[in-house]
Amino acid sequence: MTRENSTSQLASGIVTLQDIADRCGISKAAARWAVMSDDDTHVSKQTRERVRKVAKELGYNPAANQAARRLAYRKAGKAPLSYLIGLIVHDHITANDQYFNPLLLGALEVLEAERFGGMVMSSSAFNPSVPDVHLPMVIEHGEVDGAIIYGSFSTMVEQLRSCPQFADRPIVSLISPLPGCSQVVSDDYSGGYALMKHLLELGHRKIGHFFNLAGTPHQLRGNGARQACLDAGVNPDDCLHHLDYNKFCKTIDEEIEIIKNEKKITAIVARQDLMASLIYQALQRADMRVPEDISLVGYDDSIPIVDTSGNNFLTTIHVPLVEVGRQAIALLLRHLHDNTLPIETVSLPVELVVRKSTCTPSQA
Amino acid sequence: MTRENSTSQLASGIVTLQDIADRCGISKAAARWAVMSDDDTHVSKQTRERVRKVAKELGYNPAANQAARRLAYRKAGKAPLSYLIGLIVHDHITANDQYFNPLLLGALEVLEAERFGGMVMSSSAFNPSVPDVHLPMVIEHGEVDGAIIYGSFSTMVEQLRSCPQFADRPIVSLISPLPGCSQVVSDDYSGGYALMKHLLELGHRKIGHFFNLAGTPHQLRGNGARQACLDAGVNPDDCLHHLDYNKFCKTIDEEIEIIKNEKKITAIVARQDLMASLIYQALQRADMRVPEDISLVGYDDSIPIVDTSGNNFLTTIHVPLVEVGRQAIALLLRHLHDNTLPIETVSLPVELVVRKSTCTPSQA
DNA sequence: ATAATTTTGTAATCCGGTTAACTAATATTT
DNA sequence: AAATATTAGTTAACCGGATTACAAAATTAT
Repeated sequence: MTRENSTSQLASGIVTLQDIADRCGISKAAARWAVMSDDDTHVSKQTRERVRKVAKELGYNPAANQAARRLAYRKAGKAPLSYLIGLIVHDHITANDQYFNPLLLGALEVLEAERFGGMVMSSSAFNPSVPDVHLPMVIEHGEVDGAIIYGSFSTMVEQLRSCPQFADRPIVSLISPLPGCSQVVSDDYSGGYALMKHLLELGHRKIGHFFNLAGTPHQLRGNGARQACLDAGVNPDDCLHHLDYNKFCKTIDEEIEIIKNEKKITAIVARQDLMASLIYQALQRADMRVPEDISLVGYDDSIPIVDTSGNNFLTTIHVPLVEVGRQAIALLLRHLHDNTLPIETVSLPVELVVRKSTCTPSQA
Repeated sequence: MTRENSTSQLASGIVTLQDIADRCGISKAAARWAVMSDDDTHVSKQTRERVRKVAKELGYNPAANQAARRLAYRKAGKAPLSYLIGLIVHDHITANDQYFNPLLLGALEVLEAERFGGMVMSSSAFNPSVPDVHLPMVIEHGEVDGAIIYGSFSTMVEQLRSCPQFADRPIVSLISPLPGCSQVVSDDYSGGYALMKHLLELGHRKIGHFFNLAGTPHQLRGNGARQACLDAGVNPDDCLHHLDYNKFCKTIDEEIEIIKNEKKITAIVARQDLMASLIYQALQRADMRVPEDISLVGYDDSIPIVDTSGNNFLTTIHVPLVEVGRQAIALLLRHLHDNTLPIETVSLPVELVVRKSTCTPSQA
């Protein structure tokens, strides 16, 4: 009942459609229809079931022969899913960034849940200063189904689009928006709003902040903060004091000294928790207690800052980074499953986490 | 002078050997010999050069057609390089680990320099608690040329070895050794030695440390430290005091209180800079000045700890993490270029970085 | 000058999956 | 009952590169 050439099993260790066909006494094409397609009219129900059973027994894995599959698809001008996703990250960011790991973690989690193959990170995108930035081969040759970009330049998008093999594949940018891409961001406006609302409700009216720095996220936060002032009937220009301390570890103590002497500012809003940590240390050095002498608010909830009792005590805005990573992959997969899906922005809600670094201002 | 079917150029956007052959008026096989092999006798010098010129003009990229290549190679039981490397990382570690990013950075740097395609990270290795740990498809199916493992279990190696398609590929483990793999580590013994030598030379004779924790690196550091004592004529058992504080943010202040009251220990050696940072904060809370009241030493030089003047002031052992990442890829590539290369351990030298957190003990 | 050998190249087949084209039944329609 | 449509398959021809077997031309040997 079987064909004559039943060899391949040992040759490469890979089970092929021909192996299945041989075992079932049918043709390769029939075997394929039975195993690979659900709604085709090319094979009977009994045969389908029989063949699938054999396929399972033999351990046939359709993805195992990507090579043959890709080659065959080429004729039709199509490309099968590779189950690989490109991950493009700027090296500045990888070097010392608290966001990267949680983002990665979330992304990998969903990738795993969806039984996707993996993520290709490449070094090639890591030197945007070099004029001849070459993309990783796998990406350039379209051997990834799409890409996630974190913290890279917009030129990277153009470059991706200029690869004939990749051009029309979906791209999702994380945290910072990129032109012409779907994106997953956190709701910075609401973050700024919530944070300021909290401080205003506590009674603070002179608040030092680091919002007005370059970059969209901070502008959004600033806008949110101003709106919170307006909604509370407070003039934002009177209330918000931009602290122009810019370079870490250089004049922060002087900045704090001024605040201490002027006795006007009763709360400080840091740009990130990491910055809050540095500010906290400077405040300690200046003998200013948090929150008794001054309130301190972070942003991102990325690192713990412990107080005397060993507890994480920083009031901050929690940015759901792991969730951003998750949603980014989810969004990319949605694009893969439906290539008519338009560019989309997913903005994830942030959460005010009130801990012990904020209280009502001491001087009335 | 050309053949009849010169179609493919537009069909897929990929330049094939046939395209080149057509343009040169020769056969596909001749084109391949001309372009792909150097020492073969199947083609004349003139033809070779002519064909290569055309290939370059047309932009033929032999790696572009991985699919066809892999498929063809299968007949010979061989596999061409995919120019992809698997990166297997344990999720515990990715979640909050200062080592991961620099390691990644170094690895990607060399990958880029060697014009390798990229690195496949996958989620699949991220749940070792799950009994049915499945490896990423790309790795399982041998579509990576080798793998780098960081912080994973030894069962992962067994699992990799049990994939017929991957079994004999090289694996390099980072930082922590793994059985049967080449590895790139930092010289923990020397690190422990150098650090202790420094403290002993300053005059410290009662030193609190966190060495005796589980795991080879710390044992090595402890051994180095003990040897430094012996070489200085000091009894290590008298000198080294194991601090059994174990859980962060719970009893660290108590531990410090004891040290403060007993007035015996004059220096503390932390397990990592991160821990040193927590200890430093606890010391500040306990009104103990560093280094006047007590010296503090970190390990790994991974995070800055700033003093009142804003400078990174922690004396520590610099672990060349970026270099570990670089060397790991370099070692893996060596294995790929020479598959007779035996398993190898590369131990990178560490460096004592003396900053301001150590000085001679105050009480004589 | 002829045979033997090397150089230079062609033709054909395979890798494994996909798919169009075709055949032989069986089922349905008129 | 005959014509038509559907079902259940089979064959064969790709995809592009690797490789072996073979052929023609050029070189060398005898």
